[in-house]
Amino acid sequence: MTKEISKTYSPQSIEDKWYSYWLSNKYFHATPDEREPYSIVIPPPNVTGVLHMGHMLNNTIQDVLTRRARMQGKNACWVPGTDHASIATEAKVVQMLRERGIKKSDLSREDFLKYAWEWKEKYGGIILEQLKKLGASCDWDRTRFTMEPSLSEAVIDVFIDLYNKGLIYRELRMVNWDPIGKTALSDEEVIFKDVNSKLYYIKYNLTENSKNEIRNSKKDGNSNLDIRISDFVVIATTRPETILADAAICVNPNDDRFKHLIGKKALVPFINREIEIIADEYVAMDFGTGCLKVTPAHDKNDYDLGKKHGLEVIDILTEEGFLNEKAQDERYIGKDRFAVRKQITIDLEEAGFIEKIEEYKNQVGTSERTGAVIEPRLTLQWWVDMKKFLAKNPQVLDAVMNDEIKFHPANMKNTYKHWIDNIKDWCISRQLWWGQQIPAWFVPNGEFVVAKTAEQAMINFNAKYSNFEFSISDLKQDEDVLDTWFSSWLWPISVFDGFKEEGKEDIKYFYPTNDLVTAPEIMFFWVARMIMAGYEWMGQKPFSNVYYTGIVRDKQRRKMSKSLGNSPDPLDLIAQYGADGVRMGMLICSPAGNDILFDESQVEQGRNFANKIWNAFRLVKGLTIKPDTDFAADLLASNKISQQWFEARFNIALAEIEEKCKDYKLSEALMMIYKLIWDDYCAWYLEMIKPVYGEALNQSTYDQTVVFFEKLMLVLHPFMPFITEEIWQEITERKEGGSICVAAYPNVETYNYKSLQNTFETISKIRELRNSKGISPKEAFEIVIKTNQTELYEPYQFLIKKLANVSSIQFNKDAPNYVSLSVSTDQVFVKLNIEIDAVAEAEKIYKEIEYLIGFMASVDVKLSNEKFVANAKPELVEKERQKKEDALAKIEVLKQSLAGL
RNA sequence: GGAGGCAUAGCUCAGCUGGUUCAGAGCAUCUGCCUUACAAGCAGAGGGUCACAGGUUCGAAUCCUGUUGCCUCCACCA
Repeated sequence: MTKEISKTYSPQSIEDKWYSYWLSNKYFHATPDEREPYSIVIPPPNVTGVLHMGHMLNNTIQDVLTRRARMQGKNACWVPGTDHASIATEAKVVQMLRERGIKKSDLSREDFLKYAWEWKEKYGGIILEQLKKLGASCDWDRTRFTMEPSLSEAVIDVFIDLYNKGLIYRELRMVNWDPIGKTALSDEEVIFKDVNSKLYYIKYNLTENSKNEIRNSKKDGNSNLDIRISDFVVIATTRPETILADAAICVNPNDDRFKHLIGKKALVPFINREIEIIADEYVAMDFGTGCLKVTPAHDKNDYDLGKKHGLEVIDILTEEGFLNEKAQDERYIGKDRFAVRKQITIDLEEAGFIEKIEEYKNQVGTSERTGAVIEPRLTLQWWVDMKKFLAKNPQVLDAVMNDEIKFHPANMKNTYKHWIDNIKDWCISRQLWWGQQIPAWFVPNGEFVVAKTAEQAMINFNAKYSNFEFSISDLKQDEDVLDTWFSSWLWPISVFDGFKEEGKEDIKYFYPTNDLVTAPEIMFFWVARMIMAGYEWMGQKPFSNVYYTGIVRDKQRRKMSKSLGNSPDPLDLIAQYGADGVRMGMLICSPAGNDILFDESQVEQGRNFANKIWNAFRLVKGLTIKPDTDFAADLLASNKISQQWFEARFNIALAEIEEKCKDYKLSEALMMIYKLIWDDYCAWYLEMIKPVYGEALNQSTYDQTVVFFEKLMLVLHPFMPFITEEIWQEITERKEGGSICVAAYPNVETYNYKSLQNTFETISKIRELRNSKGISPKEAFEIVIKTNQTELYEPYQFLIKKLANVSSIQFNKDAPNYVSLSVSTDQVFVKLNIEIDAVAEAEKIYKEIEYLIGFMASVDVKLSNEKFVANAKPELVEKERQKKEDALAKIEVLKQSLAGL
C-alpha cells in the first residue's frame, strides 16, 4: 500500500504543471454573474520592466487576497497589465537605438514609434510571464496596456473633457526640466538627493558710476552707517556657471550693511553686463553674504523675484543643459553646465573674482527616471488646475479621511492629507514621443483648439473664429505627449472599459474595486490621482482599501536595487526554492507599511515548510488502513479524543487567522497557519494518532485525518498555491478534476474544546527529564501523578504513555525515591532506574516552595491593598484569590513529597 | 524648517481600550538524538531593567511630558 513518494518536495516538477492546469481550466477568468464581486487591478509594471523583489512582494500579497476571495465564493477578478511608462521606455528605446548607431534626432516621430513598438512587442510581455512563475492568479484574458488603442482613446477623451471643463490650461512656467530625457517633469518625478557641493563667494565689481555715487553720498554724510566702502559686492552661489544669466543682485531692504547699495549697479564678471542691485525681503540676511544673485531663467525663486521686479529672463542653457550663445563668453558656449561650472570656477579664481569657496551640503533635484540633475526651465506646458479639480471633488480628501477608502496602515492618511492640502498644479505635458499625443491643434498664427481629430478641430476652429481662414492641412497637432500617470490614473476605470459607451457590464459589476496593493512612494503619483479620476468620471471611489507595502531591503537595510547588486534574481530564487517557498519567505515578515528586510534564510524557511508538509503527506499517504471493527474500543476512543482536540485547535486557530486577514495582517496570519500545521498537526496530532510501527490505523480516524489535512491545505492555499494544490489533489483522491483554487474555504465550526494543557506539559516535562539525565527515549518510565483533578489526566493517559514513553501511570500514590516534576499545580513523579540524589531533589523542591511563598506574598500585597480590591474589576480580584489558593495547594503537595524523600 | 512613525531576546516582529494567555512568536544559538514522514528533521534548553529620565495610577512595555537615537514623507535659503 505504501506508495513511493520522494523524500523531499521538489517544486520544479509540480509548479508548471499546476499553473498550466489552472490556465487551461480558466479558473482565474471572471465574468460578471450573480456572485459577490471581488476585484483588484494590478499596479501596472513598466512594460519593459523586469521582475524585482518589490514586485514579488506586491504581487504575492495581491495573489493571497485574490485567492482567498475566490475560495470564499466571491467572483474574484485580478486584472493584470502593463504601463507604457513613457519616459522610462523612451529612454530605453533611445539607448537601444544609440547602441545600433541611430540617433533619435535623425528619426521622424513615426519611425521612432515604430522602433518603440517593436521594442515593446519584444520585451513587453516578460514581466507578466514572470508573474506567472510566481503563481499569480490574474485573469490573463483581461491583460491591458495603458497605450493600447482603447485605453489611449480614454486618455484623449479625458483630456478633452477636462479642457472643456476648464480644468486644463497651457502656460509658460518654470518647470522641472530633465536635460537627459529632454522633457518637463511633474514635481512628483523629482527626487531630491543630498550632495556635497560648494558654496562659491564671488565678487561683482560695481560700475564706476555707482562707486562714485557711493563715495559722494558718504562724503556728504548721507550714509547712515559706518561701513567700509567697497568697490564690489560679494554673492554666494552653488552654481557659478549661472552668473552669466544674472539679471540682478538682491539684498534685504532691512539689511543695514547694504542699504547704500540699493539702486546701484554691478557688473557680471567676464561679460560685464550691468545689473541692478535691488531690494526684497525674500533675501535672508543671515545666509551667505546677504547678497543674492538673481537668475530668473535658472531658478524658481529667482524667476518669481524677477517677475516681481520686472527683470529680464536670460536663458543661457539648451534643452540638453549646454550653455548657449546667450552666455556671451566664448569659452563656455556649447559646453555642458557641469563642465562650465568647473572651468568658470578656475577662470574666476585666476581673474580674482573668487573671495572664497566653502564646502556645502545641499539637496539637488534629480529625475526619477533618468537620474539627470533637474534644471528649472521656463517652458510652455499643459497643466491640470488641481485646486479647481479638488474644489469640484471634495470627496477625494473626505473619503480617505472618513475611511470610506481605508488606508493600511492608517497613518498614511496624514501624508495624503498634507499633500492634498498643499497640492500644486499638475504638469501633464512631456516632450517625448512615446505616449498619448496631446489632442491640441495649432494653426500657423499660434491659435489652437483641443479636439479628438483634425476634422473635429476644424469644426472647433470655425466655431471659435468667425473668419477662420486656415484649412485642415494647416493644422499641426501638439508635439508633446501626456504624462504616463495621466493614463495610469484612469486604470481602475479603463481596464473595465468604463469610458466606453458600450459594454458597461464589467464596469458596473467590478467597479469600485476592493483592494489596491501598492508601494507608498506612488501614493501621490497614482493612488491619489486614481481617487480623483474615480470621483470625477465615475462619481465613486476606485477602491475600498489601499494596502501599502514596504520597501524590500537587504539585511543591512539597504534598498534592494540593481545598481547595488544586492537584489537576488526572483526567478533564480523560485528555481532554487520553489515559488511557494519564495512567497512564504516574502510574507513571513512583512507587516503592512513596514519595510521588509529580506534574507534568503526566510525563503529557506519557506522551502523547509513546504518540505514539512510534503512529509506529513507522505506519512498520511503511507498509512495502512483497516476497518474500525478490527480495533479495540479503547483505541478507537483514544483516537477520537485526538481528533476532537485537533478539531478544536483548528477552529480556534482559523478564527484567529480570519481576524488577522480581515486586518490585512497577512504575515501574522501566515505565521499562525505555519504553527498550526507544523506544531499542532504534525508535531502533536499526527504523533497522537500514528499507529505503532507495523500496525494499521482505523478507517474513521484516517478519514478524519485526511479531512483535517484538506482543511489545512485550503487555509494555506492562498499563500502557497502550488504545494497545496498538489496535496489537495492527491489526498482527496480527486479524479474528476476540479482545483483547490476554487474549492470552498473552511468556515469556523463549533467545537468541543477539552484542554490537554496538563497532559502536554506532563509529556514535555518527562521528555526534558529524559534529556537532562541522558536517558534513552527507548527506556520506558513508571510515573505517579499527584493531583486533585484526576480528570485532567485520566482520559489522556494513552497520550502520556505514547508520547513520553511511559509504561504505567498511577494516581495519588506514594512515590518514594521518584523524581518529582512540577506540572501546573500538580506534581508528577517519575521512577528512574538510576540512583537519584535525594539531597538534590529536596533542594529542588525547597527552591520551588520558596518561589511559591514569594509569589504568594506578592499576591497578598495586592489583595491587602484596599484600593486594589475596591478599584479593580471583581473577576480580577477573584483571579488573584484563586492564584493564592493554587499556590497554597501546591505548597502542600510539595511538602508531602519532601516528606516522602 | 514642517509632518508622521519607530525604539521589546542576537535578528525580524506580536503585544487592541493600563491588571498571569505580560514579558511572547518565528528565525538564529546551545544540548541530546540519523526514534521507519521529514537532519530541509526530532526532543529539549538558554536568552530581554520592554531606549533614557520624570509623571499619572492601588497597578505602566501599554497613558502623559521631556531627552536621545533612527526611519519615512513633504518643503527647499542662493
